[in-house]
Amino acid sequence: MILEQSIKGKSKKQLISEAAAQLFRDKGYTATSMRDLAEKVNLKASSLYNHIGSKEEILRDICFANGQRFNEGMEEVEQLHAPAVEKVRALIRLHIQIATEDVTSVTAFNDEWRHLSEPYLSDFRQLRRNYERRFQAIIEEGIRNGEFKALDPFATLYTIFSSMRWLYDWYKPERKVSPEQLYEQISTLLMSGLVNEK
Amino acid sequence: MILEQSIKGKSKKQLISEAAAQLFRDKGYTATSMRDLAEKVNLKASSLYNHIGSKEEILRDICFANGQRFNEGMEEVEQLHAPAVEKVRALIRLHIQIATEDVTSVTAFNDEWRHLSEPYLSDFRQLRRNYERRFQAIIEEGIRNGEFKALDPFATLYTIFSSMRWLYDWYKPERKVSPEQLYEQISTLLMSGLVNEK
DNA sequence: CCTACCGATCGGTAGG
DNA sequence: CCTACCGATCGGTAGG
Repeated sequence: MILEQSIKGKSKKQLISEAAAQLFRDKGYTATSMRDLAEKVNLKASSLYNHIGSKEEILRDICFANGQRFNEGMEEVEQLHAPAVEKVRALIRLHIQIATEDVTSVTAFNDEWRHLSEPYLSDFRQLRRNYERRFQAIIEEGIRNGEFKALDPFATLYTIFSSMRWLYDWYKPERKVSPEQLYEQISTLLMSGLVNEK
Repeated sequence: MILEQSIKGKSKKQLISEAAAQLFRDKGYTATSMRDLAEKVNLKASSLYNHIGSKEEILRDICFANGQRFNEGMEEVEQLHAPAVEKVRALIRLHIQIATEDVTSVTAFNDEWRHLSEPYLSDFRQLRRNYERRFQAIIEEGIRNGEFKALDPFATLYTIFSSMRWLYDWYKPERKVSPEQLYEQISTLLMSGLVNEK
């Protein structure tokens, strides 16, 4: 069985989770039925439960797995011995990398986490708040030492954060745009602004 | 009856629509039941149908009303005899104004339009594409005449667009932040960038 | 992995 | 505006 998995590369559970992420992205978590999902993996709805515990468990796995990806990226960035501007650039790169690497999963994570029930909802919110605080601390560091303009750190955090959300709706692997090209465009806009200096 | 409405200021239909927008924002369109909505306006579910045609009709009204607000704003901006940079600033102000004026309605519009059925879904997409194209044309104008950096117009459009989406999640009238303060922060970041020029 | 089926809930209608 | 109710569909279980 382990052999079989390692040949195919993916367990049935993983296949179900990936199909679910696609449906969650297309129709939303609530509008996705277990029968939709079953059909997508050529199973009857009841058979899904041999591989997963519940519909919400799938969502939970997606949300926390992506939360962890962001937090691991943050960890690395924090350890950089570099100016705040380089750290923020690295975080922009991180967001784009995650978005383009596994866009369906990250979209479900981003848009559907509110359908988590307690206590997972609170756990998730805490995870997210933690990430945001660390991001904001880097922005504040840059403002303090004069690298950044003296903008409101919270508004700046959220504007940067949000500014890449369109990738979740728009990006498909078929679009032959490299993460690096996107990074170039987005980081220039956010760091230097749209307007040409005279 | 007309008198009664003009004293209260709002028709029952409007009250239902506003309650629905709040629920759509909190739980999403699909997860909002007509029984939830009925309870919120102190009615039985069946009685809602004396004021509205269907659940989707409510969503439809919200989506197209907000679409119109954006398009009317765009109309005004296009008629400005001003450099592209002023037009983009005016559009940023427009997005912030709409977001803070009626945040529940605009959030439902933004997040739930995909639950529209045909032919409304196609109509909506066209309305939106039209708005985006006009926004992009202004960006291209600014690039052409050297006001803006030579970034990719599409990526620029979407990054600016997206960058204000956090207001839909975060903003509440109770937060005593003025649209003008938000405009100051966001437009500075997008137009001039986060980094301090030396 | 399937068939058969559960109680709950959905959007909406009939009729008064 | 309500009570009563419709068929459809939901997430999930039993049992093999």
